[in-house]
Amino acid sequence: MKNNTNKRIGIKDIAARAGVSIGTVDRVLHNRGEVKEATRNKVLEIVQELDYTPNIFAKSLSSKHTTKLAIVIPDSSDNNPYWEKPVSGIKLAAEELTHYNTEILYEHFDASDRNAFKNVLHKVCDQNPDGIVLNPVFKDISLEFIQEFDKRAIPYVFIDINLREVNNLAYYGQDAEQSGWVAARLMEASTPKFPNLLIVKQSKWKVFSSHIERRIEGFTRYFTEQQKVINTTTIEIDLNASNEPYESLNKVFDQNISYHGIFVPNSRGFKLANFLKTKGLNNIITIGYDLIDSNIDFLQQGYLTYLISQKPELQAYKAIWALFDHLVTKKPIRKTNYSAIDIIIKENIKYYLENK
Amino acid sequence: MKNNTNKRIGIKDIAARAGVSIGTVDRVLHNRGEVKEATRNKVLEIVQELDYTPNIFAKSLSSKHTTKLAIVIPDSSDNNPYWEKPVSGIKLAAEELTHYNTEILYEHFDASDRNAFKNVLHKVCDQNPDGIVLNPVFKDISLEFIQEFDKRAIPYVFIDINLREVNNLAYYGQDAEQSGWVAARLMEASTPKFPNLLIVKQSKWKVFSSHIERRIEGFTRYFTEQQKVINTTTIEIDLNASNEPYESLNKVFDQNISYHGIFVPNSRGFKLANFLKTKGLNNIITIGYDLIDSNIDFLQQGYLTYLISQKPELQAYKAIWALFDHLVTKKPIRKTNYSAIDIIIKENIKYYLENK
DNA sequence: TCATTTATCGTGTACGTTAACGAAAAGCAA
DNA sequence: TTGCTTTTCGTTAACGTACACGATAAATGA
Repeated sequence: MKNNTNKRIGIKDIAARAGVSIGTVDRVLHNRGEVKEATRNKVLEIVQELDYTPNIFAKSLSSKHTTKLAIVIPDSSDNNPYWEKPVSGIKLAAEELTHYNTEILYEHFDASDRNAFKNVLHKVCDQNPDGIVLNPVFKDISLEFIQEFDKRAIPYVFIDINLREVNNLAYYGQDAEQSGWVAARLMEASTPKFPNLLIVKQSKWKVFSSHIERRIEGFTRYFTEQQKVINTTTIEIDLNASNEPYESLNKVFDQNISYHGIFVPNSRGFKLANFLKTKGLNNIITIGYDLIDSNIDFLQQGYLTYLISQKPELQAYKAIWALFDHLVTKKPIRKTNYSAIDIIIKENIKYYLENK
Repeated sequence: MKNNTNKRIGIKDIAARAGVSIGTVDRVLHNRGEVKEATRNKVLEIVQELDYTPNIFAKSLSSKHTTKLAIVIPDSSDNNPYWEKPVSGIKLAAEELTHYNTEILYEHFDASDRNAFKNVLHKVCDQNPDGIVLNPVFKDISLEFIQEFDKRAIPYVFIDINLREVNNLAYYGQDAEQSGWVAARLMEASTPKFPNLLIVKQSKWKVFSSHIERRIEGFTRYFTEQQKVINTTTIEIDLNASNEPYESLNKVFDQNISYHGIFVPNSRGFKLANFLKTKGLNNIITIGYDLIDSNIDFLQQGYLTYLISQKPELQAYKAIWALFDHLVTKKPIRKTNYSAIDIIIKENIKYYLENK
């Protein structure tokens, strides 16, 4: 933004316009008090009017304060490698931000362990960061700490899971229901009329799988709203167990129903695909989630037909930058940020991998 | 880079160590001459030893040199509004970069006029920019000017069209052939076996439509490589004419062939969709390119089934930042940057529009 | 009333770099 | 030697912001 002339405006322009010194403008901009309400308002008015944005080069040069941003997300495992992705986004952001006196504290925890989550949050609190990126898997514990964040006025950004009715700076993640809807749309286009469909759910993963339930809701809602008749079977399998879920799947496939399509509303589609491969079933339309390595592998082999991706590395990356923009450059941040629902097939996956 | 202590070293540290003033160090670092050979060597030696890297904040703050970046792309028209998109990316980048002494010269030309292209490039040369973003529609003319750029050591970045075997800093754009391949893949999934397919080409647009030809190549290559039998008709229509291409299309549709799918390998899918709408044909799978407003409109109405997008606003945005990073912050730049091939349907378009 | 506190504001220096300006040193001719 | 030019170098004022410090004015207390 420029004003009428071609010169960028700085605090000294504001000072001149407001008839005060740059010291006063600085106090107003940083809420450091010691300014009369009237002058404060006048300065703020002119800041608005001239659409002032600070020069972060000068700021970074001058300031000796390094802003600390904390990231709290689950660690990745062989059974759920999803969280590897955000880490690469974090690394990229961290690299870009070292220039700007910003330090990133990356903390992770076992996603099935409530205590681990609590401990990590305690640790983060002790480090007193300037901002927090959080994947709030356990709602009750999260809310507890959020109270503390609010008290200390530490901004926090959610990724992947959104909590309503709290004062988070932003949310970066998917619109779960709509992504299920998209999956159904693709399923319909690739299967015959009156198809037999199978939905493979994860059992024992109840606490934080609300967004997975919503994917399934979106999936089934599509067919009912479009008044398309389908035959759906839903099975629950412990996909996080380290042994392969062959027995459970065998039971389903032994019942002499030939499925036209299978929907796996979580990132463990590769487990199903592996089963299909051993069975030699490569003519079933399968839809899974997330570009993790094993999924990509089976997509390229043809045992997964579609993957729906939400660019998790971008989510973490954007979340960090949101905090930075809020804290340093004072840019306004949009609260709800749904990621694009990417449709990945064998033919376009290459480009998604290349764009980091 | 830090030295053994924890403090960043600057030119004043070098000056102290070399027993000279910072002015001298500066002259050495910038090859501004007026320094005795002996002292020059001593300074360079210490620069090496202390592993000095300049503070780009201070540099940018202090320097009164504004880097000029030129953008040369076709102008958009009602018949080809594609190039509106990059402009919004340019505007965003321009806004973000005004902070950093960077000025953006936006030059556009009539994409059907060789002379216009030449004139614009001449103009750009005269302005002697520090970097150039170019859509090299006319290969021969482009190569001519590229020689000049190379001679002047001006870095240039291509968008949307890539030229091989030249020394460009980077390329941001699609892999045209692969995007046609993706289109074919979608077409196959949504149409019956042995489908009747129609390809709607743009006539009289030959010189710079190599990437459109490559889309078609990719499209047809898919079916041959998969050994799928299709029946393809290709028609050429002047989609850039301001009158609607009804006559030509009528001729094709009067021949009593019922088409299952139509592929429009350019951004003018909306013209076809409009025809289908007046004819009341909404059961044909249609695949077009680019998220321009009229295409979005017909996608939502159901007369376009799939759109393939390449996020052109991101291309221009990234191209500009590549130049900035190269020139100012000295970051290494990756040369070839294919954009993701986005598959857009009615159900997920919302999220693409929201992400700028 | 005057002294003292308190609220409010301006000044000055620093951050690391650029570049103009002028000073000192060296070279050169007489 | 003197006077002059040329080479070589140091000093200093910016760039836009942060923040300590000191200054001023207003409010309070006696």
